[in-house]
Amino acid sequence: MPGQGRRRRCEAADGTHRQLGRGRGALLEPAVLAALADSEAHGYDVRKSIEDMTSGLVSADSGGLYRLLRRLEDDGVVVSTWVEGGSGPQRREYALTAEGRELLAHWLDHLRERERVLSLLVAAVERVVAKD
Amino acid sequence: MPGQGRRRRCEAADGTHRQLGRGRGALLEPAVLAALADSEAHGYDVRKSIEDMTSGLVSADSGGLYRLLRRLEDDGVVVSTWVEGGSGPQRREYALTAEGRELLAHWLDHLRERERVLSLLVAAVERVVAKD
DNA sequence: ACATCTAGATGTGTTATACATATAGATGAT
DNA sequence: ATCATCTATATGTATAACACATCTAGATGT
Repeated sequence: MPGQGRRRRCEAADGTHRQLGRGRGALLEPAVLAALADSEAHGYDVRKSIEDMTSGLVSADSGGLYRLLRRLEDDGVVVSTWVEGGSGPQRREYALTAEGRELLAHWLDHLRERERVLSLLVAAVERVVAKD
Repeated sequence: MPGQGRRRRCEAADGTHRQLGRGRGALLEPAVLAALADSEAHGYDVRKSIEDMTSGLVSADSGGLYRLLRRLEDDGVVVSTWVEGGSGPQRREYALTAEGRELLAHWLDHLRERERVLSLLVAAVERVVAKD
């Protein structure tokens, strides 16, 4: 498991896929991993990729995005290097590690399950809302 | 808006449907509202309804469930009465108010949007995971 | 000169769970 | 009888994912 004794955010305390609450409702982490799996990028590009991949429905908060990138790096899930030269503010290039690709596969399982739950919930809500 | 100056959990600070993070990732509240829109029920039954409507994928934590029911009552979204007689521990019956039905309609909008986002995210993750 | 975008960053607050633990009334198994 | 399990409600505490605010600094466009 990436990082020191920390379980994946898509897992419960006992290491299983379980409830879909705190941490398990996360969107930002899988979105970041997906953006970087495509190609290495700097932070601001990751933010734009996320906007693209969700057709503009999600606009990641840069505060949280950079914090997450730092944490993922601490956990060995991504690596980064400062880019030399170039104009404008200094930029940092991020890339997934092998562990990061592995983690993304786990997220896929989790996201599919949440998709199912959400579908079931939407259908249930539609049923009772239509009754009025 | 139900309750004193508190926006709905499916809305951002500016009253719009916006990001899908904290509070906006909620599943328990719409599930509870859907369960009670069907018929009034006591707490433990609501918990079972939620398990049924998500085909066993979600098992609501009773600690959080009862806390949420209390908060929804404080906000005028549900009402409750203790049931007289009956065997076993004392039970409390919950029912939606008109405001609760209204809130549920709002949740439907929000859940549909999250469903779209999740579908897009799953598709994006599938695309990059398949590239390996 | 100012607004806006790019690029990265820290501080703080809120909320939805998760996890633990508790009391109490029943039923079922041994 | 005793214990496990279910029913029914509840409080305490911890964690994590954002939201929101604010900041520095280098560019571009008006």
